[in-house]
Order: sequence, then structure tokens, then C-alpha cells
Amino acid sequence: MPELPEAETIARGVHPRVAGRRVQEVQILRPGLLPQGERTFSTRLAGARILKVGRRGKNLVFRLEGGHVLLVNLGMTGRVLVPGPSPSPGNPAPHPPEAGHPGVRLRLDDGTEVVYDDARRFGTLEVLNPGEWRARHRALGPEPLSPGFTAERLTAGLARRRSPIRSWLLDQRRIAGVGNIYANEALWTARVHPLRQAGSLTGPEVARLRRGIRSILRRAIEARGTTLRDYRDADGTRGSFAALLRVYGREGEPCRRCGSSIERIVLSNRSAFLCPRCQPAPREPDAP
DNA sequence: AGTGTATCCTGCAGGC
DNA sequence: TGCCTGCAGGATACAC
Repeated sequence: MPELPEAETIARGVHPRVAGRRVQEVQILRPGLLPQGERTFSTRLAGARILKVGRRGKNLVFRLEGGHVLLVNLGMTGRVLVPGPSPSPGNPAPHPPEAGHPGVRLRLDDGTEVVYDDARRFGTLEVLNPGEWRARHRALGPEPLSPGFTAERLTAGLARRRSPIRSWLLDQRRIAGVGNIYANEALWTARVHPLRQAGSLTGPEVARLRRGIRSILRRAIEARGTTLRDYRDADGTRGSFAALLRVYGREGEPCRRCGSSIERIVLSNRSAFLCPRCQPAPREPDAP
């Protein structure tokens, strides 16, 4: 999906165009995107004023007047498109974003249209009441860019965990917002092999991993995300971080640190990429 | 506890 | 050109 940097970029683009506006009309083209069903979704959303658009992990969070929250999980190919001029000067949207697979359209009281578009339809949209939102919020792990994401907290979370560190990083209950691209990039940065047991990382490795996660995510946000194929921001614009990837999708290409050939392995049915020299494999099943 | 497998879907790249 | 296979930023349910 869209991982944390992509969700952050979309939220920043959508917020100024919808904050303070009221949802006038809800048009549902793909009911399957709404786990709550059309009735609950529409009833809760119609007429509500949008206060703020933010992010929690990989999810977009539209805070509504009255405490309800529109929670959008973008799945693999979800987009939130807001046609029309971008309010931020010097940030032009060259082409109006076109929705190829519109799923939900919102018409706001100033005429603004917000389109949820999703080719594969793995995404979901829900309107949660305050209690439901609290529960969902608590189920997610810490925000890696927040001050609370300390080495101590990371160490405690990893302790005694036997799953491969790459799998641990993808578990949203452990840490919120990291997906397959940035997990692989952070592990390369930290010089930790994806198969290492989470609980086996040494103090210095944990410290490097924490710094690696944070620096990769920050730099990816600066680049407005990674577009491999489908990702677009609210303007329909691509992210530019793909050119800066160190390992993801680079099988057979030289490591940017040591020149070794990047390897691809399969872990939990998903690709993992690593430099065999910079990220030494654990011996046998594992151990540090 | 943790892993492999399958599932939801569509689109696209690559091989032949 | 066209058909077929495999693969994809996610999340979850299941059997083992």
C-alpha cells in the first residue's frame, strides 16, 4: 500500500481542501469497500463537518464534528483524489487527477469533490464512533516518528519475539505504518538481515534500526512517497522516493554501500531484499 | 507463538 | 499481436 509516507502525503494534500467543509452528499459506487454497510456509512457521514485530516499508521483519519472519524485504509491501490486547484502556491497540479476506479464520491458544501478510487478494491472506508475509534487507535502500535518511539520502547517490543524482524516490522500492532518497502529499506540501513529473530537484535542493532526506520520514513515523506506503479497523492501526482530506494526491487543490482549483488528472498510469501554482505544471514534457524 | 497458504481484486510486465 | 503466468505498497482467516 501506500505506507506511512504516502498516507502522510495524501493527508497533507487533502486537509487544506476539506477542513471546515460539510459533507453534503455521499455517493457509493462500490459498496464492498464499506465493511459497515452503506446505511451506517452514509448516515454517519452525511451532513457531518470535517474538522481535520490526519493519519494513524497507514490510515487516513478524517475527524468529524461530533467525535466521529472517517477512517480510510488504502489497501494496495487506494487513492483519495481532490480535483481542483491546489491551495498551496508553488505546488501546482499539472493535470486534474482522474479516477479510473471510483468507489466513493463525497460532495462537500462548497462544491469540492473528494473521490476514493481503488483499482483492486482492497481498501476500506468506515465511519467510527468515538468508542470504536479509540479501540482501533489502541490496537495499533506506536507511531515511529513520534517522540514516544524510543529505543527503550522498541527494545521492549522486540524482546523474546522469535518472528523474523521483517515480519515483526510489518505487524501493525507492533509498529504502525511500516510496510514492505520501508521495512526492507530500514533493515538495509540498519545492516540487519530480514530473517533475524526480532528478539535477537543487539543493543547497537536496535539503535540502528530505530534510526533507520525514522530516517527512511522522513526522507520518503520529503520525497512525497514512493510510486512504483499505482500510488498518487491527492493531486494525482507521483512520489519520487522510488529513485532513492536502496534494496527494494533491486534484485541483482549492486549494493549502494559495498557493491555486492542485491538478493531477493521470499518470507511469508512476500519478497524481501537484502545485501548479503552488509546484512549477514543468521546462522542455522537463528541466533545473533 | 509463529508460519505457510489462501483470499479479496485488477493491471501489467515478461516469456513464448 | 496475443495468450498465459507471475507478481504487486495490505490485511485477515485458517490449518498446522
